[in-house]
Amino acid sequence: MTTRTAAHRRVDGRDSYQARFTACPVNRLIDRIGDKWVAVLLNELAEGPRRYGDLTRTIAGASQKMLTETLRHLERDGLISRTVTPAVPVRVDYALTDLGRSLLPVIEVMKQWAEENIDQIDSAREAYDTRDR
Amino acid sequence: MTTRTAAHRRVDGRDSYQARFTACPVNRLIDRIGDKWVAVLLNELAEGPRRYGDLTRTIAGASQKMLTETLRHLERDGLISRTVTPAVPVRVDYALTDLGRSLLPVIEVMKQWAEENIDQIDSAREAYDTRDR
DNA sequence: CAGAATCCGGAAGGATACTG
DNA sequence: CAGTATCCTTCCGGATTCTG
Repeated sequence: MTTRTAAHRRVDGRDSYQARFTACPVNRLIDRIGDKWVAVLLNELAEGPRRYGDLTRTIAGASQKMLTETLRHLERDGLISRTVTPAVPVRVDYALTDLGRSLLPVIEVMKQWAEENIDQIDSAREAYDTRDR
Repeated sequence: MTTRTAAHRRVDGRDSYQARFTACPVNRLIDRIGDKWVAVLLNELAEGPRRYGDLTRTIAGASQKMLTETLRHLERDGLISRTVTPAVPVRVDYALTDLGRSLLPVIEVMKQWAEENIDQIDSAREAYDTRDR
């Protein structure tokens, strides 16, 4: 059987597509900063270094697990640093690295666009939801 | 019992936090473009209008469901337009709206940063994964 | 204090078949 | 051609408990 349906082509294309997808820098960046708590976290650390406890209080909406997980991911990617000060009790500080700081202007651009256009999105959304069906 | 543990405070803070979170334009933007296939889709439509069938072939990695879903979301937010040409068979074209086009430069900035810094992220990640434990 | 480990429900994402 | 509709699986995020 040499018949190739659309489904077949899709399956065949998936692997190579996945490769291209994850290789694409933009997608990788979005994968990273798309995590739910990354934006808030970076925003908070932009103000200066923070201790773990500070973050759990400031970002009260996130569970401990999510916070720790997000911090680990960002640390792994070199966007933030984690400094342990041996003492009793232990003290851990998180701060933006140079790489992390270089990302802030990018976020600022996103913020600009978002603030300027949020109204249009809202009204588009409302129009879509209330249109005749 | 008036004792307030950290967990209590977290729970209390969650609602108001959620409100602030979803009200923040940046988070809303990220919510939107963070969807797995949005970037590829916008990238494809940046080249010009495309028919539904074209997209299923070009973006072979996405399931039909995900493609349709993503298109609906973007249409709802007014970032793309959907034009039905009644004929036999039916013809449907998708294209960027002005709003959608205005988002391209923002993505371009993200792309720039991503391409410039992807190596640093990769090496940071490798260092993190291979460090002594 | 700063987390690690575990369990769990629900949503996200995908495969497949059917329709105007 | 351009989608729905349906079913199924994975995995994200949260609650809770334990540890150095």
